[in-house]
Amino acid sequence: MIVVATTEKSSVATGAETSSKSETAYRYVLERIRSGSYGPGYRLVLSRLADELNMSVVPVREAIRRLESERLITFERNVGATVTGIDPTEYLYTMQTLALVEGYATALCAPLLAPADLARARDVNGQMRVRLADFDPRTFTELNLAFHAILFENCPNPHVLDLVQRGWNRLGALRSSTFAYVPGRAARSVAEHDALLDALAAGDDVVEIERLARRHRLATLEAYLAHAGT
Amino acid sequence: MIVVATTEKSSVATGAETSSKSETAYRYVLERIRSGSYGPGYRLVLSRLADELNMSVVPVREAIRRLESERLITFERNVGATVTGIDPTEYLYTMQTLALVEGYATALCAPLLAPADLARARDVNGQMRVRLADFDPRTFTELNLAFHAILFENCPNPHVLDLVQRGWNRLGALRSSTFAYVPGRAARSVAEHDALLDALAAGDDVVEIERLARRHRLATLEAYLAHAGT
DNA sequence: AGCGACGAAATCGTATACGATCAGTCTCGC
DNA sequence: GCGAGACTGATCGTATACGATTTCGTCGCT
Repeated sequence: MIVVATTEKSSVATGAETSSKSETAYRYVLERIRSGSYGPGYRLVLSRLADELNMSVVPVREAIRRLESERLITFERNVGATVTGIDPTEYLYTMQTLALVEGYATALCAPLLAPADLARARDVNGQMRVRLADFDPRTFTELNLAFHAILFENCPNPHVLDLVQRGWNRLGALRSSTFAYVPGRAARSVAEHDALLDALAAGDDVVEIERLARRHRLATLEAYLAHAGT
Repeated sequence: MIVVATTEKSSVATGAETSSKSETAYRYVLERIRSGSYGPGYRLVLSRLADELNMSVVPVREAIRRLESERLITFERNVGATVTGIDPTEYLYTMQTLALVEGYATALCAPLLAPADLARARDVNGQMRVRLADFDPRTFTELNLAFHAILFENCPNPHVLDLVQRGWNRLGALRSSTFAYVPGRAARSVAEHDALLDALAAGDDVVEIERLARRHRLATLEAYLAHAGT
């Protein structure tokens, strides 16, 4: 699992992590959603979760509401909580927004990238290229996240980075669905990564970098839309 | 008060609004923060709020945590909740992010704007110009929000609109602070509005629209940075 | 007078309890 | 046989209670 920006408060690695129970519940459910164990539509029963985690419903409730505000959970009064579904419209909203924030984040980070960082990113992209042969959406997605995570490592704006992270979490929820895979998209994605790395290495204008990075994400969306249209 | 996008679930105006207590608490505190009654650093005591609203601490807690995830409240374990402060760095993060999402939202909405909408926006901008004489930051800010709210009325991506709304809420918290006002900025802001309206009326490319709208917000940030630098 | 340690008050974190609301089912009448 | 209404079980929403932690004032010591 690759994690770029945790939403935790203390970024200091003091060791003694005093996380509250609600924090524990939050991470527990988030990880399940990210990994796909809790797929779209999965029903979350507060009391059951509370039992599972050896805590009462109050902290669980808090965690669920937090996930709700990140659009990962849909919570209906007196009905229950389910992992948010993924109709095409929501997919479009999410991908558009992600394209926006990823593009900007890439541009913000571009001037801060050392050659060594670019080399690591190239290496990851190389691994992706190798995996094109025996394609597995899950590992491919992980590598894709790793690739962009390298570019965002020194992001000077944590708010933007947080939005990127939320978008990724949201996509994680629908990773294993039919939306995730469009034939031929993976190979083009690898090629676009190379183009982006070339532009970064050449020290291109940040406007151009942002355009490239945004289009990279939008291309996936458009590929899906075209695929769904046929 | 101008509200563009409520975060409510039911956008249907069925009339019978069955809002939970936690929802009530959320709106109560949010409105206080937006309006400036609860300024940066204001201390929120859960039990006191609960008394004020005739409810127990549990729903209040929920509301506070929700506001925390929107960066409006800072909540520290066993210490308490305070309205999030506004150091220059946070201001930069917020304004950068807002420039990003406002710019994109403007571009998304541009093709959907009718001449009548532009006329209304011009009217609001006219009111702003009039108020330049006897400048009042509070009403000026409200008019500014109204101006952009008109442009965003038919926004096709609610996620982006939500991010804009969150940014505005966050700025509301620091409206009455020294950060909000930089001499001469208001007049330039009105001029930029006109330029943006001209571009919209001319049917300019969405890329250009986005660039203009983004720069409009960034200009405020840069004016502040320059002002603070002296 | 300044500084450190102790104690009490305030506040948060969570458990438990109970009322409210909804979905599904079962029965009764047509 | 089929539909309407009531009932039951499940689940959520909130109140209350209590333990844990921090903060702040006070007292004693140097």
